[in-house]
Amino acid sequence: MTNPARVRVAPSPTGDPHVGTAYMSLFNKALADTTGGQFLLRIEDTDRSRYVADSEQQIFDALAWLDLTPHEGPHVEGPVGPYRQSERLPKYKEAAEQLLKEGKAYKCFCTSERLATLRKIQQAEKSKHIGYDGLCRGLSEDEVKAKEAAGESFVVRFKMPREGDIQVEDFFRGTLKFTAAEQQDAVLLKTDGFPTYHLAMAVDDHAMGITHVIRAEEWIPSLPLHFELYRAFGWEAPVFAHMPLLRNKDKSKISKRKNPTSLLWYRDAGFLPEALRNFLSLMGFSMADDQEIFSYEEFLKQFKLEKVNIGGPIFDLQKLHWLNGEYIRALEPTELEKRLVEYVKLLMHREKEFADLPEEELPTEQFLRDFEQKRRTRSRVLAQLAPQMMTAYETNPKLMLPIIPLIRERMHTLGEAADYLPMFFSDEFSYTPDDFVQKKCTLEQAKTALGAMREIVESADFNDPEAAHAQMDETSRAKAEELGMKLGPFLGPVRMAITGSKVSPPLMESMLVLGKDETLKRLDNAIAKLA
RNA sequence: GGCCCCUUCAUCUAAUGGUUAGGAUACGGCCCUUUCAAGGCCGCGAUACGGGUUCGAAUCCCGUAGGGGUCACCA
Repeated sequence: MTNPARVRVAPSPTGDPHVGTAYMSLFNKALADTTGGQFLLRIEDTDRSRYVADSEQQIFDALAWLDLTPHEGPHVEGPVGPYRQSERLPKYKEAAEQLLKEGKAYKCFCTSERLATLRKIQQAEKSKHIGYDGLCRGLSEDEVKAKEAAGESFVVRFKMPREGDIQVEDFFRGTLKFTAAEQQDAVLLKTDGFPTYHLAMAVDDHAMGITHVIRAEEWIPSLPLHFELYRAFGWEAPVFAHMPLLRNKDKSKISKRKNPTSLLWYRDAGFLPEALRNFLSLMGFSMADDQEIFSYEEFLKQFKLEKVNIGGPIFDLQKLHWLNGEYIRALEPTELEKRLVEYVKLLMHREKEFADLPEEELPTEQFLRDFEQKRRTRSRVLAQLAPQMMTAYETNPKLMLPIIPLIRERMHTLGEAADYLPMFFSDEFSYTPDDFVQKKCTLEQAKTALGAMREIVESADFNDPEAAHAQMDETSRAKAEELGMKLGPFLGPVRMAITGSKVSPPLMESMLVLGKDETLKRLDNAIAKLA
């Protein structure tokens, strides 16, 4: 049996909650949950210039939305807090002083101007080693004192070993070998007294009892630094497991311009959290029996860190789209009703956010481009419909449920409800007579069909929906045949009259949901329009 | 460019040295059908390349190529 793992995710509150944070959270939490350990959230807010005020709350909400709530964190009381680095400053200062005292770090008075110039020269010379040249590493005690006395500001840099190799184990890759001489003396403490990520991470992971650092591959280059930092403090290093990076379609690291990265985007587009979570677990992991749709609990039954596939997976929105549709269809109608109502409320009063994107800002990838355009239109439709829909729903709570079975197998995202929902709440259609002329249906035939359908509806008993459906279906077929038409073309104008569109949920069912009066009204409206 | 990582269908992936290289998405076709879907069936489609090791390699080793990450007082 494995020992309980204490793991963490450590995002910085610099913007929208990132899909990569969710991805890392999922695998970290899975390790904690399969070993009886804990998954912590630590906020890495040591960069004051990039700090975004409500970002932290967003991160927490997004994780909760995905049901990946941490066991400990700023919002969940835990034994090793605070879980916000800005509240742990003395610990970092103390750690830096310890290294300073032991001669494992040094004060560096180089200005950012000198550093910039240095970098420029190195680049111009095509120098192999680009980075800090270690100038202040050789400063004598007196020189340091003099500079301090003169009020020169300084950073604290770590003395990296300069000879030999630095070998570090990666859980997936085995031993990773780095040349010490190529490493640089990283900054541990900035001029403003805040630690850099490197120092804070080591201090906190140690203090918080972190056993496994499961993080993205992009951290591998700083692995030797982190390892040496642990060594300098005399602490046992955690297990490092570098997960692959989520990728854009062109295989580059997932980025805003090429792929939605904000978890808020997925929520706003109407993806279900459990579907997104499921999809994310498919990135680098697969179930033994080829199962692709599974709950978190099922995932845990098979989860093993060593089963993770390390090749960088491309985030395929199209597959998520399919998976989300599967989840929507698997929902109980009452549950889907609930989600839909919540979703519509979420969009309410937000029309302005969903204005069309100018051509040049649209993503270039075809599927995403189309989806994003439609998504904005749909969001606007629902946002506008929301007030009257909610009023109608609150007046008559039984309104929504019968609609669900008609629309759910046509949806892949909650947002796609916008394509089918409006007709149930409004009969103000913008059709023209031309819209009634369709394939294999002339204007005259359309008029006749509408009139015929009016009679059919009139004589149906809507109080017995099943019988009414059967009867309307039967008589429609008979009437169509009598008119020498196929059923499809015969129903075309009727569909336009009832739904205002050539594409809609099944007609008879829709009419039954609308009720006899409304159905007749709509038929009359259409007949009047064509007169 | 230096360093490091990665490499099975277009995409996500399976295959503990022996499989007709399997599944899913997407795509194409057929069926179902009241439009659109959903669903069912069928099809298309991969071990990057070159050397080894081995009776036998997608699998182990070496090289090449390609892709990616990273080179901040950001994380």
